[in-house]
Amino acid sequence: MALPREYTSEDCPVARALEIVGERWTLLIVRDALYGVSRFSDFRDHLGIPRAVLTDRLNLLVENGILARVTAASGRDEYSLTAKGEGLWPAVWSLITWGNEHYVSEDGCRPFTHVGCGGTLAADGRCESCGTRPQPGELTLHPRAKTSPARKTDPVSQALSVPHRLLTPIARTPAQ
Amino acid sequence: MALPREYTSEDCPVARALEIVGERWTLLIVRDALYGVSRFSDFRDHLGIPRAVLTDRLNLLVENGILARVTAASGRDEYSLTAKGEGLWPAVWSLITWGNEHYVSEDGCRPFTHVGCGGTLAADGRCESCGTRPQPGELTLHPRAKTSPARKTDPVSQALSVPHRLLTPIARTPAQ
DNA sequence: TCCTCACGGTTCGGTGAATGAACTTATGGC
DNA sequence: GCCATAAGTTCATTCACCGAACCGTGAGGA
Repeated sequence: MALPREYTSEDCPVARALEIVGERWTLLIVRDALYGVSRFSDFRDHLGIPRAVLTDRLNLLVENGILARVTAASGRDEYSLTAKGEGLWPAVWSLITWGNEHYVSEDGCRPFTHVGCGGTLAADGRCESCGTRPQPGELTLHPRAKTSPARKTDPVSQALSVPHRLLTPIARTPAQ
Repeated sequence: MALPREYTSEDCPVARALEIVGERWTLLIVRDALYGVSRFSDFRDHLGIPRAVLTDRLNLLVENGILARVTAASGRDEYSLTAKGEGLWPAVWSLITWGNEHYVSEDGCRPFTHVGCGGTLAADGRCESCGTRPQPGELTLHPRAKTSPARKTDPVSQALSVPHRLLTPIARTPAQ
């Protein structure tokens, strides 16, 4: 029962995309993968997703060519985005901008900057400084301006509390 | 039980957005609303969604200010996108381009053109001709180049089998 | 007036998925 | 060997989705 339920309008690209990425949790996993998360426990601790569901979703994403499963030197499996998976960045960015506009306060937004020139990423996905559309790997995610009171303590939240370049692995050193 | 289940990372704009549009069917309803669908039966016939689920999702979208429910002259309720709802167009467009790239054949793609100048909409959401980023209401959706064999017979599919400007109501004349 | 139909729901039983907790296996360090 | 961790798997409960049947209202026709 690996395949998710299908939408009937199979000729519509939105429906086709949502058959995979519309499943609960999958787009958040892709988002974390864009942030550089690659290990099972990091996805789990950061998202708070049940283990069985995470297993199912990772398999789904690997089967559909969005994530690639590779066995790291440590012997543990790691998951990284394929080119097809990185192609979801515009969709994720659209949701980031929409969510920021309607649900996040002004000083709660986390800016993205273009690694090449330092410009801020505008809502249309272009660098305000140089005008190009950076790939996700060319972007740095910054912490929000106002430090929020309650901080999560999982490794991913720790790694994202300082400027972090997308698609680069998060630090594996345990906190504290 | 109107509210959908919440994702834990409430400080993330993607998670906040997905709490609403990440629910099954909701983004397809928004897509249809962008196409100009406004009536319960049209959503139902075009999407093949169960009535109870459609009722639930329409209420959810109205409560969250994405759709507005208005009683038409006929006495029937109609649903139209708010400005906040139209703000989801970039996300829908991102999924259209991603879905087209990976799941739709070259001649199966339906082009969007800019009403003002007639230019085709590029993957980055800009008009290839004039370079602007048209709002959804300034776009026309065209049928695919190759006529597909099996056509659906519901009013929405009929209306979209010819060029149709987004956000304009679909024809209410019954087919046949 | 009565009948019928279409539309927009609501209700209900059956089914499958999500959830959290407990259990299993494999790996590495001491 | 012993312990800790990582990555699953299994399981009972809960919950959402599904399809079908059932309501309530308004329009149109005989």
